[in-house]
Amino acid sequence: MTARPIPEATVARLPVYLRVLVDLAGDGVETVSSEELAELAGVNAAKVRKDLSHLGSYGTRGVGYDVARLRLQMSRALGLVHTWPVVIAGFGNIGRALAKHEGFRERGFPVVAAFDVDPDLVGSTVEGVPVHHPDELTAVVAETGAAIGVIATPAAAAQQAADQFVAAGVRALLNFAPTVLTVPPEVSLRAVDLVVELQILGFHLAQTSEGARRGRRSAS
Amino acid sequence: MTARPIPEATVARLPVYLRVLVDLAGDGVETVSSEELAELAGVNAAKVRKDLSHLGSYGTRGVGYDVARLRLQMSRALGLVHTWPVVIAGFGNIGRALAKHEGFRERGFPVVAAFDVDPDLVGSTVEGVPVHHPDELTAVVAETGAAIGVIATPAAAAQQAADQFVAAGVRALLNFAPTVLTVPPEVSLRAVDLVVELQILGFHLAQTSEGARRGRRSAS
DNA sequence: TAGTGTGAATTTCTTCACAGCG
DNA sequence: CGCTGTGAAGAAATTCACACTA
Repeated sequence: MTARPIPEATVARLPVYLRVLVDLAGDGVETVSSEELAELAGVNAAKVRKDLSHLGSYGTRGVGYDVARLRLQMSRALGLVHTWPVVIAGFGNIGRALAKHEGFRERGFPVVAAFDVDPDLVGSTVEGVPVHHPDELTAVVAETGAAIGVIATPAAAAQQAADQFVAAGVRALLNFAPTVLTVPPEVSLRAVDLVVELQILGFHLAQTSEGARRGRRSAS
Repeated sequence: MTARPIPEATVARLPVYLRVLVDLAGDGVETVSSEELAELAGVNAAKVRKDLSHLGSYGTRGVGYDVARLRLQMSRALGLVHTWPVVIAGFGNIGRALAKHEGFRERGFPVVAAFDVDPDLVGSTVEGVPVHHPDELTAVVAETGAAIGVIATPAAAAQQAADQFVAAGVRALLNFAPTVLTVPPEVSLRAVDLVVELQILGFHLAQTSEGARRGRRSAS
């Protein structure tokens, strides 16, 4: 009776655990404790155990977790038994960098096509990735069986790209454009906004330098 | 008596509100309600009001928020009264894409230098960004007054880059390398891992296609 | 005995709902 | 009257602490 709903916070950490497990397996390690795994994943041991318990009971009391077994279960949970073809909308600096990025293919996310409005790019092939005009998006998604759409267009074009992906049946989107997208609830959407990340860091810089200038907080 | 500790969850949303406010100001809008702002930022109105209340009382009951005033307060909270110079360690696909990215300079985060071990790159200047050898990191950080370090090296070199940045006095890091970094508590660290993002999407794809295959969950 | 798995306590975040002000 | 600002309720995530077992 595996009552499934794995918490989102846990889901977001599973890929990190998986990466650590792959590294450990590569080093020939056969067993890890929650403590060791926590150290390597940058979290605490209680969280590791709680997270892993959502996948089932794959540990052995007094011993730890079998690396190979846990890795397999984790891969399965993350859907990595499949390969998920990725298509990229917008072939500017970021889109191109992603297309060239080897890590994606290696980890089961081959970039199979890209789209751009630039006539100089359309029809060309960059690092094995063919660049199409956005008009062909629906057809190319169908042909390639693309599962994930990456949006790397300018902000002004991002919602339209998202709409096209959704209309073409893509149910997972990764948005790099600096704008909020609206998609139907059955579509998974994640956003990576580089300027937002820098501004969050800026907030902390401002806080601490302000604190330094003005003196420490009052002790309670 | 402004008891400051703004919740992290709120801090992460402030940049999104700011972007919306800048857009609104550009459109000549002078006032927004929490409802409108919520719609544009992709959250709900109660959250907007609670978030903004942490900055102070900058709204007018019955009317809404003054766009210009709120924008100013938000910029101040995010430390955007300063410009924060950025340096990039690792000048591969991602590092280069970041260096070329116009949005950073425009929004107060000029990329002032990059580092790479590749002898063909060292000494060159790409899009106005000089590329140095990592040995010069401390000196260049001091000269440029860099406030934020971006790590775009291979995973194996990332911790060393982080250590060098920290030793040079950089107190904010943005890590793109697929590995967990350890830094002292006074250093702010954020991580962007593209493969992790794809794997999270993969999880949801696996869930929903599994659900579709196996039928709906039991009600109750 | 060492370390998992998990209820319970705690903290953090979100949402509700409404008093109060312009 | 309309909308903010906020206590209070609720939900989610984290952490504690320990019974249990390989």
